[in-house]
Amino acid sequence: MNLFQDIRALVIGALEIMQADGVIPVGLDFANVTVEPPRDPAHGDMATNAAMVLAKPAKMKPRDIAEALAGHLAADYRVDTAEVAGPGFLNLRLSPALWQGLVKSVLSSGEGFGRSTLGAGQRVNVEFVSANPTGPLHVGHTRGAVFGDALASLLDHAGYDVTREYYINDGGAQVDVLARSVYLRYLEAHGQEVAFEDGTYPGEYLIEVGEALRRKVGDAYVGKPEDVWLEPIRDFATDAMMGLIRADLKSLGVEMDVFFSEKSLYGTGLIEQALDALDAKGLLYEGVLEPPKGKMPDDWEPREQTLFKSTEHGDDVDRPVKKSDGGWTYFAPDIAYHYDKVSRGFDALIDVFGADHGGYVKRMKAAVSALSDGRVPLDVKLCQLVKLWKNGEPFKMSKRAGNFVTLRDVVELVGADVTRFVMLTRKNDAPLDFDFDKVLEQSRDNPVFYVQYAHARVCSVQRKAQEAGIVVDDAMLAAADLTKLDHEAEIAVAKKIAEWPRLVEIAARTHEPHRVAFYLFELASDLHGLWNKGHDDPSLRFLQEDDVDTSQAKIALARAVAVVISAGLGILGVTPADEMR
RNA sequence: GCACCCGUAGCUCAGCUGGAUAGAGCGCUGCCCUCCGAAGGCAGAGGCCAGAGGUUCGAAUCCUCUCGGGUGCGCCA
Repeated sequence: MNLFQDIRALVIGALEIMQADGVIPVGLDFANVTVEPPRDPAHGDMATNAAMVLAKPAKMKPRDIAEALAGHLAADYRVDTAEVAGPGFLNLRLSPALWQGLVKSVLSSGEGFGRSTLGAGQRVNVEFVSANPTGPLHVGHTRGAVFGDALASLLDHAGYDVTREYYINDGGAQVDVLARSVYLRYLEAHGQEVAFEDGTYPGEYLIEVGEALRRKVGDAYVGKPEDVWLEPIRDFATDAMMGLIRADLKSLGVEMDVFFSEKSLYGTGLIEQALDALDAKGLLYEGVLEPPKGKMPDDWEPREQTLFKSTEHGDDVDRPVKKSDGGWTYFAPDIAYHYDKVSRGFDALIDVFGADHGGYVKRMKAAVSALSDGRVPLDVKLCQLVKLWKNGEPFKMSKRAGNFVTLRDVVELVGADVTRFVMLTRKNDAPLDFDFDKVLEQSRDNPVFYVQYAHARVCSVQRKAQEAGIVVDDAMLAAADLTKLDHEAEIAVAKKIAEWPRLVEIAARTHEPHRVAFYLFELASDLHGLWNKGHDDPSLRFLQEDDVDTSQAKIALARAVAVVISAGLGILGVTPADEMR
């Protein structure tokens, strides 16, 4: 149920009648006709731009169209008044019964209210985190994890068939470094003194991996050359790191559907297949790249390489897929991986990267465009840095990993719910300040608390109502006499609730889950506002003594707010609180 | 040098496929509350939406250029 869609359908229907009657010409395109909430509530409940959009193609004055349209709309039972305003807006005031009915429908459909069929079951792959399997997840990954997971839930809510996916970079040189680092810890576990030189990972999290390896293989690798142990230790260490990462994700409540291994692309012909596909389109050639302008690398020399003609798909320069020694560049398996995703039949792909990977966006889009013949869109969402603060100063140290703050550190300090919500209080492409003190503060300044508190307040009202012997289950509330919800302040809250389905669609279309967090804050604000009005005007309190019917109607409204908050928090992956303690 | 992201109130940030007089929180000013409907409430001041052009009935939003900040730029993933 989306009231804005309903009313838009009403507007389009009226326009069609006007065409049939010869009031406006036939053949007009109604695609740009919108029905949206006006910025200023004084303008009514909904406004349509129909007259302005159609004036030019219809060769008519906006006001003439608007007035004719107003006549049709005002005749509908849902519309109280339709007024022409400004340059040709048509402002609609809707009947209280409509808003009251909305509350009822929220209570009958529960958290299904706001679900959308926008996605029409299209299959979307959301790839996120995809951290190298060389250590625990850090704060930067945390933001990507929360963002990707919330985006996935949001798309699911909007009617898409979503797959959450993690690409394990277990095929490159960095897992060799991991293996060497673990080997050092392994030697240490045998009592040897070791030195961690540049290019190895000194983090203490590898100590237990070294120990585990010793328990597994004893001294089999001690004093042996690298070609004996590199591969088995690499596998052992990668498994251990992925175990760590899975546990990190679990502590945040993130559950992947697919873990895709880069290594699985090697030696299976998959990379070759993907590149053959490009070759078949004439997009591969042997060539020499120009050196980058402005900043010349010290050791630059022209080399012939196999290049992907990504410029034909919007990139700035063509990109190498083979190194001068004949091996694949990192880009080649990435191409193969995305080719695999396309082959698996997804209708759309989303990659969530850190902002430092911004330079790879164009080439990845070019690859997907080329491999899918432009059929499958790839959207790349970049997550900006997170700055941590504690006691008024930057927070950098971690006892666990030494040089970076881990996901676990954050979750242990403030909890998964707070972590998730706060990570979504900023647009993904804006830097985020995460202040450990502020996010735990119980005040209006803290959106996490404020939204949770609104939900808890509703629960508290329900508890008090029950103590007073009033039945407050959703079925009873939906059947209550909602015409008693007639105060302007109450209707205003219902109107805010009505925006929820529309917001879900906008957020899903733009791939911006932060919009959900901001909406929830506004909705919570409205509920708190209504609550505060009850302070001065007892007739606005949710519990009306000795008046069960009115109490039920008012609690129905409160409960509808709680349902939407709960649904919204569900998308963000945050558990709603029943009480604040 | 090039590409991408960002520039909105003193501060931190929202702003819907382009819509009417650009919003919120903090801070500031004034009033109320301090009767457990607690973890405050109400009201007010505060803006050339970085700047200049362009498209449009209509631009913070789209296009071009300039300025300022961030990120990245063959054989590392």
